[in-house]
Amino acid sequence: MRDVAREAGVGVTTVSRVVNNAPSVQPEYVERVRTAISKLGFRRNTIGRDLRMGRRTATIGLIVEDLRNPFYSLVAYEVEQIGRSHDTLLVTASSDEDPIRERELIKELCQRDVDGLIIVPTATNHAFCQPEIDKGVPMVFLDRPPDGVEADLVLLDNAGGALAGTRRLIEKGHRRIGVIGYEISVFTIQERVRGFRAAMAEAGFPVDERLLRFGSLTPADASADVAALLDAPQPPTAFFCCNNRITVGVLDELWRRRLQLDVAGFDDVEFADFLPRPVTLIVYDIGQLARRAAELLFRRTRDREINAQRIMVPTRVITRGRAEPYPMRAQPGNLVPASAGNHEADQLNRRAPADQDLRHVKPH
Amino acid sequence: MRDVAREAGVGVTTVSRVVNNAPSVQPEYVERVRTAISKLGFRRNTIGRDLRMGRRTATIGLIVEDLRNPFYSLVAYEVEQIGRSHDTLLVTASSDEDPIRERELIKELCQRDVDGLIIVPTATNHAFCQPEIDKGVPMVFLDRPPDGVEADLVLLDNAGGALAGTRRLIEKGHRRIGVIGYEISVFTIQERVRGFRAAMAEAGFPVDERLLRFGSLTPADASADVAALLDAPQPPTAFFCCNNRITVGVLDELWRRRLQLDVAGFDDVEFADFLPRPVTLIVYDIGQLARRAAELLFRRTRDREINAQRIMVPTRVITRGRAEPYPMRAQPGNLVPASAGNHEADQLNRRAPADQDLRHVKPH
DNA sequence: ATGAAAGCGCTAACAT
DNA sequence: ATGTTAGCGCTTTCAT
Repeated sequence: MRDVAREAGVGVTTVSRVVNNAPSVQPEYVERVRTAISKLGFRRNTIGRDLRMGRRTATIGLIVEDLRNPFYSLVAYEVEQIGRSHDTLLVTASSDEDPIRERELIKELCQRDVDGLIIVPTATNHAFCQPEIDKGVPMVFLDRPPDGVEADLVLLDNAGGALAGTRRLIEKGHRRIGVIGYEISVFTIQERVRGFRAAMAEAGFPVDERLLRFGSLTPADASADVAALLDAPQPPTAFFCCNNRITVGVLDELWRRRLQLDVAGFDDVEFADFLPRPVTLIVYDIGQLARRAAELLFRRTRDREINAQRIMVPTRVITRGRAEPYPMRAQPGNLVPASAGNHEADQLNRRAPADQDLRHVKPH
Repeated sequence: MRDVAREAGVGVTTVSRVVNNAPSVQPEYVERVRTAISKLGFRRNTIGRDLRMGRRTATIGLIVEDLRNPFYSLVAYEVEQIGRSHDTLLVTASSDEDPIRERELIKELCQRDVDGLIIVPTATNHAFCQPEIDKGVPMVFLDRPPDGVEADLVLLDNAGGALAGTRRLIEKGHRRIGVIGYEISVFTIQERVRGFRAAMAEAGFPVDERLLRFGSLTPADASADVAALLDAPQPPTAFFCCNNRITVGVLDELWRRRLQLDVAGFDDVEFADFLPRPVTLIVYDIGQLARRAAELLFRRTRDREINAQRIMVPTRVITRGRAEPYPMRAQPGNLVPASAGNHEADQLNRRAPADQDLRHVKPH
């Protein structure tokens, strides 16, 4: 900057003013400084600026479990978009579900004076965040409530969604419904099970506790749970799945057994339109979830005194999946003519499969 | 820091030394400083540090088209992992395929003195990057070559993969193969088509140019292309799809027409194990692609003098998809007993469907 | 309207 | 081994 000042024959203050488009600088000087800047290839150094200006690094941090999870990458995308309109860059970091790493990341980002933090909490206690919040780093928690800290929070309506999804199964005549449920210690799963129970209670059906299975993490685990329930006496006639991986595993086991039971599952399943039969899904707008969180964060950036907010994002129940099976494979050149298929189903499936959900899967 | 020094009754240098775990400080002083630090809740400010230390913000930037695309979110994840082992955070930004935004992002990140940049280029000319590179900001380009700049580059073996995939179709007896191809101006697509042509030439088959269709961006577009080719005289007996969205659209149109043609497609299709018939896919290790890029970047961080590298990541041809159709939906409670199905196919499908590809789709 | 000088929080010579 | 001091690049009083 001194170099530019010397080159332009002015003081550094004037250079600074030009760089920041200050109102009152002689047009002639502006010109001279501009030339010097481009001649020397000068760019205002953000670090020096940040240091001098105190808080305001024009950066926010996002801590998720695993950025590869489409749920979180969509969140990251949306947060970055909102950030863009505030001239703010986004640091993304995956905690890998490791509370220690999560804590280190939060500390590291606070140390770097980020303007704010959006956190999908993994740790069970976040009291260590309180001093940072008090020191003025806004934090918004997403999807799961933190423990031991007073901060903004944006959640999905897990219980409401599960309630509505279970109602669908009940309307179809089911009253013995299996629940396959991932890790019951996870907040979202607890809420979803709560919603399931509410629907059953509402219908006046007892919940057979033997039909609830937890602890399955992978689709393969879920398949095994389904197998166990079906092989026991008085098997369920439908399944409620607590998340999309579970849904996948459940559908797979049913396919293997050629069983045509009804299934409802929380979360969208990306390829649901390719599923060989209809499935009830409890879906929601992840973008909205992320946007609410980011907006809350930036609002707090401006006004630190507002009370901690708690926002709930609604869910929706939909049905997806093919209505009809697909023919077997044939030899090359063996053209099978368009059959007199179910044209109504064709119409239903006319829109490009998974068009909505693959809209982000742009090629590269 | 001065406060800490005063509190501990030492000089600021000593505090700095303690904070940085310098070897030679009296244990007693270390203790005193530590106490003062925790009493005052002091955290070393990274901005001041960065400013003093000159280049080295312990941050790298990643610019992609769209972070929602699983391809890019996987890249981001891997880059962050490598960064972690270098104590470096990651700023992710989506260019949204807008060259102007891409340019702004690159400038902004350079201005912030990032230690390096990994870029999936969207713009057609990157000459504007050269000054920054010369000023010492390492850049690695990913997946597509930049124009007008000498920099490190990591690419997929697009042509080789397309060659191998097309060979599979040829081995199955096809010689009239339709090519559905996205935007032909995109580098990767050109390479893939080049591979396709190489395979045809190798087999001594002519390429009927009427069977090549470009310009389709969505699955729905691809479906329309397939329809047009099939409705024309001398339709193709198989399809080569230039990317996964195209593959989805092609399969969908074939399903609609009950046509059992062979299909080969570039890129993995996440839900391929649920596809109702086998499909040939040209797949690759995105993680490897990202890791090579990140490693190259950090290597250059250390030694700026090495020549620009060009790395090619290999592809693999696989077959995925169900071997058998799924039964129709039934009424609730209407339990269909396990039929005498194709047990061999069952075995093939025994592993949880899409287990490999959904491994990142962890619930939340 | 412009420039000189102070100082943001930190580290690194240098002196002790 | 420890403290004093200068200065990283910038913005901002405060004179002029």
